[in-house]
Amino acid sequence: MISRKKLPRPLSVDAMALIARRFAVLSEPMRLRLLHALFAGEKSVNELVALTGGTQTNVSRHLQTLTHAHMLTRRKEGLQVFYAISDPSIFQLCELVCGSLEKQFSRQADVFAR
Amino acid sequence: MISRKKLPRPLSVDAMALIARRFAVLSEPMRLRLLHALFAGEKSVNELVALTGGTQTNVSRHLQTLTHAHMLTRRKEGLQVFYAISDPSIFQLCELVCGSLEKQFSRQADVFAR
DNA sequence: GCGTTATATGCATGTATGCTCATATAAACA
DNA sequence: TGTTTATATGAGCATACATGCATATAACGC
Repeated sequence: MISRKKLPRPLSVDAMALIARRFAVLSEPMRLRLLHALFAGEKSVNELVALTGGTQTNVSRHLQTLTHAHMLTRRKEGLQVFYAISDPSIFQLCELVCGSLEKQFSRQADVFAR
Repeated sequence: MISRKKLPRPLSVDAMALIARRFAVLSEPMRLRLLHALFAGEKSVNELVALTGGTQTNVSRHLQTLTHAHMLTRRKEGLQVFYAISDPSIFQLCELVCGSLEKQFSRQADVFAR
């Protein structure tokens, strides 16, 4: 009797906890900066430290978090370790959020423009 | 092999902090349960309390968070307050994450199936 | 072996945030 | 007015987590 039109899928409480966990991984500015730096292709830890301005310790920790979440791949070559984006849906996620935020701000701008 | 439809936009550090903030709002299981309950249409706080099994205090707090993030609208009618999803991009966000998680799990299942 | 470089990690600390209890507000009604 | 119902909020507590320092590991050159 529940009438849903084009419904998303039925989601269990457990499934939603997993989804929440994935969003949490994306909810730290430094991790987003790292992903953004990796948009152009794989980079070593040192390169990422330079690009993001973070400390080596912190960058390394966040890279670990992203890798455990299966968003990055890790490739060791000599002394260096290269990370790359492994889940292309991340691009779409960020695009969606960016678009949504832009709409929100343009609406707010409209209010001021009246 | 790489099919990139669109280049990601250039993102400032500030913009990424905003995006991170939005992901953070979506990173709590109870908030996702509330959004999920609202997929079918607007509901009062009491209905949401019943549907999610949370306490009234907690549900109210999370509804406030979602509303401040411009994801929900709030409509007061008599004693009741009705909330509804105001940003349809939330559906797509959850679909994307679900799809990505499904892929990840099916890959892991393949490993066990060998 | 030794030293150097690149990356990872144990520990400590501060901060953010989710949760609950109790209470406050607000609207309807007698 | 006072009472009941629906929702919001202040205070306190607990936990999660981001960060930095120091140190550990690992691979390379000598």
